[in-house]
Amino acid sequence: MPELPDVEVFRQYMEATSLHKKITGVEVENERVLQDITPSGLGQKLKGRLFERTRRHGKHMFACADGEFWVMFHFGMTGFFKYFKNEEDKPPHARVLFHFDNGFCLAYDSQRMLGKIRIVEDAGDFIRQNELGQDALGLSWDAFQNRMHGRRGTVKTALMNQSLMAGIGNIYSDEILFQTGIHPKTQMNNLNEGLLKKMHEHMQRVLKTAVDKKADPEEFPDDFLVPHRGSGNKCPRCGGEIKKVKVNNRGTYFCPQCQPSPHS
DNA sequence: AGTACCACCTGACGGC
DNA sequence: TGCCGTCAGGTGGTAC
Repeated sequence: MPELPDVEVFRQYMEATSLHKKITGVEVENERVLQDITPSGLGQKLKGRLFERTRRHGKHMFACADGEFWVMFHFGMTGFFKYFKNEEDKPPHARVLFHFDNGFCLAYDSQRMLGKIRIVEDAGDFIRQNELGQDALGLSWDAFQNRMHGRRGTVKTALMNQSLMAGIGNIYSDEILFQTGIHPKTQMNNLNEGLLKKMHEHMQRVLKTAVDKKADPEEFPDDFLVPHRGSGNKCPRCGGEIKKVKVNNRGTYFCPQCQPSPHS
């Protein structure tokens, strides 16, 4: 689930539920999701502290504990948060639980455990060390053009490259290409500046819309691909059939009529 | 600089 | 019913 819009919604959710409450303990149900820290180490670091603010960069989010250090959350393909009180509301694959003094608890759920939690001293250092590009949401045209210009390879690969800009994944790259009317296998060096500019505009609109709609596809505008993303489904623009191809080994959906092949 | 493929994991689904 | 391959919105490493 988690690309930039989803992670932004998780961040807002954590802000709304889990700030300024004393952490009474941390329960680790599977330490595979912890990076560079043990379950007891995480508990010792956080016990008695408060999460006081959050930030997000691309698909990563950070929660600051007492202004001292940050907890980094990455959600992999299946991660999310759930704030709850009663045991029956605990999500099915809760891996780490942050207990608060009001009796509530924030669960980090990760079915496939491809996500990670770690302690970092400084979020900015983490972003630099991991060579993440600027956040895609609100990225200026100049910065976008600067990073994309002169690339080879396919457009979709470039959009998903986290070192060029951070936050776009498999689903939203398909949406941006659909909105722009570009075939996902188009080579970067076949894009003129006008198309690149259009792609940037659609990217901003898609991301902003998705965040506004809480990343819920059911709330997306009628002409978005995401709710119709599946082979055999109908294109929301032309009614044609949505096709599936592989780009860099990732399932990629597009409309052959609205996104004509670069070779024809 | 790019791409292909594997690995890390669990679980849902369709075919036989 | 059970087994098996395939696929799923993540990233990282390696070989070409």
